[in-house]
Amino acid sequence: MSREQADHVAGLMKALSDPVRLRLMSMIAAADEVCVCDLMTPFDVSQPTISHHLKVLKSVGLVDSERRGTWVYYRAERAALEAIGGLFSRALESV
Amino acid sequence: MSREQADHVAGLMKALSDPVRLRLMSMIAAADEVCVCDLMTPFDVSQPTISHHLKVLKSVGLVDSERRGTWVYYRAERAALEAIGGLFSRALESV
DNA sequence: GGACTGATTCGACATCTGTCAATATAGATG
DNA sequence: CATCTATATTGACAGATGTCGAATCAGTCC
Repeated sequence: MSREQADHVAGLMKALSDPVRLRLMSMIAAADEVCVCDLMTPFDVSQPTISHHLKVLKSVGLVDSERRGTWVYYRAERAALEAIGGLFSRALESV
Repeated sequence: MSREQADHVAGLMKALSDPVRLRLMSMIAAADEVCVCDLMTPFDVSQPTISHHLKVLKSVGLVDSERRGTWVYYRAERAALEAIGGLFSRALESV
């Protein structure tokens, strides 16, 4: 694994290294799309904190968002998730 | 994904969220076992730092170590790596 | 336009993290 | 036992991170 690739993958891992973000990612990946309003109730943290975590996930390309009227909907970037999966299925050996 | 599971998986992600640790993990996973002495040369960080990172990987069960004489050898815990791979191949949906 | 709701951004703060130099430990070898 | 090499531990410190309250932005509806 090259230095550059390590930097990139480590960034993805870091984005998923927080329990709240991991559960957010899980919830988003489990559905086609999720409204932010539905992502707040299951957590004990404030609404700005959720927003912050979503921004982190988006900044590394794990999710994307779209505003429709008053609400904002988040979708999972399947390709990114599957890329990670493939990496670990090959046990991090190659690439 | 349950709260407890999120905590556990997030711990694994955090262990892999540093570029140095990720490359260490990659090097260890690519071989049967690796001597610590061979894990230091490719990096620009000090020996105690490598030791620290190896300890982190070990603390979450991603690697195991064994001392033989003067040298210490690290091995990858394949099961842990494959568990992560499976998680992402299912796109974090279930479990 | 004004009020209201949903979501993001800002500023601050306590905690965590990666790093190093210095020190300590484990084993081998003279 | 003294010394040397290979790892690990300790202590310290700058920088990053998660969190919140307050303020701000975006849209809707009257």
